[in-house]
Amino acid sequence: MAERRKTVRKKKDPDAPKRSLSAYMFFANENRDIVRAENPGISFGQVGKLLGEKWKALTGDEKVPYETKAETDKKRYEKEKAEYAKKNGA
DNA sequence: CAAGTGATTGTTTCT
DNA sequence: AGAAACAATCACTTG
Repeated sequence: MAERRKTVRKKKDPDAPKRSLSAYMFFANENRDIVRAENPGISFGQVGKLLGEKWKALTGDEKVPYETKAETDKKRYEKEKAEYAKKNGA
């Protein structure tokens, strides 16, 4: 039962090592300027949905650069989490 | 050991 | 500043 939680984050750890980004975040970074450039004046609902469709529209090979970054970003989180756990006292 | 759970990430646009 | 569609995530927690 994992429903869609929206920006309604709860309380968490004292340091909150956040997590890492998603391939979508990297992909969106490149699409935001492109999608919006092709659809000048479209509402967020259009870009948002349109983006998601195209996201998968590419192919595992196309999202490769995004996934790659996602992995790197994850490592980033691993570090903060390590420090967080460490300073916590674990 | 295994499973699921929740929290989070970033974009866009809008008020 | 936050909210919602869009997708991934995936490390952490727990029985």
